[in-house]
This record gives sequence, structure tokens and C-alpha cells, in this order.
Amino acid sequence: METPDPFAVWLPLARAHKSVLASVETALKQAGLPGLDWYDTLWELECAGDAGLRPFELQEKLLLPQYGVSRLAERLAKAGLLARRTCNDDGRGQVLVITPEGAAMRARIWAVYSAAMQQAVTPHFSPGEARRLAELLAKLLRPAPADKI
Amino acid sequence: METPDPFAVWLPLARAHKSVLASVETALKQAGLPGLDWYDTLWELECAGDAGLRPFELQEKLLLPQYGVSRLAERLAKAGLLARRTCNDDGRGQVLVITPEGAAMRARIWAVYSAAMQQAVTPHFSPGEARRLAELLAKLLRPAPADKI
DNA sequence: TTGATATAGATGCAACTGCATTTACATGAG
DNA sequence: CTCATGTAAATGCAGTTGCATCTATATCAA
Repeated sequence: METPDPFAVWLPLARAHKSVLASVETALKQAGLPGLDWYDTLWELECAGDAGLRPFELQEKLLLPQYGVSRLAERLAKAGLLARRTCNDDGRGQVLVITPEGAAMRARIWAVYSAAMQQAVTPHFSPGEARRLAELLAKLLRPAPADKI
Repeated sequence: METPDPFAVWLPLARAHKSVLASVETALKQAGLPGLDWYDTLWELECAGDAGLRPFELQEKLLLPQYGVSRLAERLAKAGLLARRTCNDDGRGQVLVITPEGAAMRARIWAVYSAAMQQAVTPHFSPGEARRLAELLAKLLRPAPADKI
């Protein structure tokens, strides 16, 4: 049976990602705003609401290394965008909670982020194509079908 | 008319990229080999053959910043994987040429790279899906149709 | 309780990146 | 030729990342 060529997928995937990412990050930098790593973190914390998130939970959600989260949290805390609460259940841990300033910042980033991303993506696709592309990309993220490994 | 949702494309695009990239880079690291930036550079230089490439040409091909190429070339040269020749046409410039060791290294990286990438991608798609995905991703890289901007 | 092992998170150090600037040569106008 | 401007590449510095290790607490067996 015919085999799909994985490079025909990977090469444009890498380039498309690099290209869209670059336009978004450039737009954020021009607006004097922090990058997508800060945005993603603030987003997760805002979703978590008042309960906040443990650093290791953030680590799983964002696919970052442990020390990455540790230092990201440090910077965001220094910028006043999140608060570190001591964790009652576990003396080793802490709970990260977004501050009002953090939520405001997330909103400011979002305005620029969404506009730039839309500009970078929308013009290239019809709605049907966009849906199909999203669907196919999602397949890469699901665990592989057992019979194909 | 219905508008495609760009986030439905961007989010899985970013995640799929991160996920595949991570498996490839991990495999390279485990094999004690350099990362994809070195591979891409060696690949371009090998394609360019004996004529080599000017740093600014590499910069365009790899979408790297100027100082990024400058330092990458420095490291690759120190590792003996490329040679810097003085450029006869332009006294400011130089020409980067791959060495036999560089070509050998590219081949070693390729063995691991291709296997890891194949494992990360192939199981998720039928050949038809892979083709369609490659096609759609390529649309992101072409200049946008004029009537959609 | 005590000791062995596991987990949460921080951190020292070396390598890498981004930004701004610098050096050196090229080019074109006068 | 000479000066002003432009382009190729390097570099100092501050900030960031990766790796390995370290500290502190938790958990569980004996």
C-alpha cells in the first residue's frame, strides 16, 4: 500500500508555523507587548479563575519544561501579572493566580494577537478549506490509531 | 459570507508543530547529534555545492536574523563542518562551503531526523489525507490571493 | 517513628538569542 | 578623487534557555 510522504507534511508545516508566528510576534513587539508565552500563561490562569493553577499543571497545559514554568512565573510575578499563593494542600507547592493587571494585559495582548493572526491566516483560505485544515491538523495531535504504528 | 475562523487553524497548527518538533529534537539529542538549525544549514550548503553560499543568502533561505547566521556559521566552522572562504567579488563578504565532515554529519542527522519525523507524522494519516494537508499548508505560504486581503 | 524514595519547585552555570551598534567595504553623485 | 550613503558581517551586552543539580516536602513501607 502507498505510504504518505511525511516530509511533504512536515516541511510546509514548519514553514507555515514559522511564518505565522513571526508575523504575530512582530506585531506584539511593535505594540510594546509581551510575547505569546506570556499570553498563553495568562490565558490559562484566567481560565482557571480564582482557584488558580499549580506550576506543574501549567507545565502540562503549555508543554513547557519545569524550569521554564518556574522562571516564566517569576517574571510574570515581578511584572505584577500574577500572584503566587502558598498552597495549603501541599507544602512543596504554590498556586499561581492571575491579578487584575494580568487580566488587563491579556486583553491588550489579545487585541493585537487576534488581529495579526487573522491577517496572517484568513486571506489564504475559504471557510471550507480552513475547516478541513483545522481538522487534519487536529489528527496530528490525537494519539495515533493503534493499527498504524 | 461566512468567514473562516483563523484560530481554529492557528491553534492546532502551533500545537502540531510543537509536538512534532519536540519528538524530532529529542531524538536528535538522544543520539548526541546537533539540532535542526544545523541540519538546515548543512542541507542548504550541500545543495549549493562547491559554489557555496554567502551568509546573507543563507539568511533568506532559512529565515534567520543576520546575527543568527553569523553565529551559526561561527559554530559550524569551529566544529569543522563548513569552511569560510574569502569572497573575490565582494571584499565585505565571505562564502560558506560545506566540508566533507559537514556532509557526513548532515547524513548522520538525516538518518535520525527522517526516522523520528516519519514516526511522528505517518501514523496519523492516510496518504490522501497527507497529500491534502500538505496542499493546504502550502496555501499558507503562498502570497495571499489579492481579492481576499 | 524512621528511613527510602518520589515529587514540587528553584537555581548555578554555560550556551544561545535579541537588540543595538560597529567595522569594513561598495557604490554612486558631484 | 572624495564624500555621503548603503550593504555585509561581527560583536558587546542583557536577557533567556537548557541541563544538571539541589532543597524541601510528601508518601509509603517496615
